[in-house]
Amino acid sequence: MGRGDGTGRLVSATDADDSGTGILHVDMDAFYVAVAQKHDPSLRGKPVIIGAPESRSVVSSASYEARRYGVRSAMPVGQALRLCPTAIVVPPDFPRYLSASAEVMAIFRDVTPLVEPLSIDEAFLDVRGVRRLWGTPGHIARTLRARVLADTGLTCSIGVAATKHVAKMASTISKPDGLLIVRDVDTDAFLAPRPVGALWGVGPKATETLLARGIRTIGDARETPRPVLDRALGPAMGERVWNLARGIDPREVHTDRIEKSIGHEETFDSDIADRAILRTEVLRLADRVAARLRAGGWEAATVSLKLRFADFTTLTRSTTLPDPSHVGQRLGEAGHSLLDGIDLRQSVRLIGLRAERLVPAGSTGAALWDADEDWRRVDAALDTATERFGRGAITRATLLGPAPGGRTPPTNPRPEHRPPD
DNA sequence: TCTGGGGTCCTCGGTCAA
DNA sequence: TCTGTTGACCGAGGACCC
Repeated sequence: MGRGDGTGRLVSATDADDSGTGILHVDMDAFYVAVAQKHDPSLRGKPVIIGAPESRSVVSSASYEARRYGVRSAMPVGQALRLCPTAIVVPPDFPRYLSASAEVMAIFRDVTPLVEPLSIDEAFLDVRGVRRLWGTPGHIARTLRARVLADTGLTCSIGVAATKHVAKMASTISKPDGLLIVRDVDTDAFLAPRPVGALWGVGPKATETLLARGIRTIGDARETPRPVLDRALGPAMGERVWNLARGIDPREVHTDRIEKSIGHEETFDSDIADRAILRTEVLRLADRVAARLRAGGWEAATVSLKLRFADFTTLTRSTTLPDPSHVGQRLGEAGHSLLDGIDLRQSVRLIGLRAERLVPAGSTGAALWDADEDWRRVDAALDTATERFGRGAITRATLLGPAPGGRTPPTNPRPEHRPPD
């Protein structure tokens, strides 16, 4: 399967067997830091933290030199600097990350069209269909790593396995700058000794719940009866853990992910108690969200407002718009009415606005979608009629008019705004 | 120590209509 | 006419991911 290198990381030998595999998970190493170091080589080999230098910021990414001091992502920058006082704090530069990401994704798509970006710095690749062109999955992974380094100067880690979940776990374990191949037949042995929290979707809360029942490893989860998992985690999560612990993960690599919501949120430098200021912030956020909706060709049917108070309690309120919109003022008005309904007992540290239930702009969403649905019914009825009465005897027009037998034209049973599945 | 920002998915309770 | 059931939708909140 792989060998350790003394750092806890596991990598495959260059001639490792890759039978039964075909899914790659590619994860860039300390991506933001690596891009910053590429732009400013004087940062190389030093403890670097990506994060806003002002108060209330957290670490977005840390170099491996900084991680040796215990610095981790999502840690407050102040705390990170106490752990590693010599760390250099670099403000994030998202346009630069996006451009580097586009470069890397283009390399992936050169190898296979089946690329599913998971975030700005990682992607799944399905290479089962390109063996004749590029070789085995293991060979492709080695070539890809070399090419990403040569073309962009960035290193990445790759997991190769039969499923997305195992490939992702493998890339994590091989980090940094590693490659780990898990043959299909080795999946159980690979999973069993690992902590249950390493499973995709099992975070701190679920881990705590499972530990309380004596389930510490993935192997333990595999031996736990399904009803026990269901009761502990809920049926959806129970089923997922049950499957993933057995290496069952039928998810394909999807290239066509559709956005489901677009939002912005902002933490204030100091908490705000003034409702008028909050209303202004809502409008500002609404404008930003609306601009992104228009850029993406979407309208939102629902607007949701999020407030986080000084004591860190968070609440959300949402409302459905009379008609889907991508106009900042409309989203802002909805945000205002949501804000007006909230009792501001405490000052607010964060405010966010999110556009949800997106429909294609200009379609009025439901109208097009439901018309589609109706036409499908008409066509199905037409097929049946043609079968019974012969071609041309019944047309769309006769079906939609007062039909023979007194049938009424198809009606929309559920008028609502909903994008196609 | 003091907790960002952008997302997805799941659960649960309330409401409404068939 | 009343009551119970079921399914769909909506809104709120929480967990999780990077």
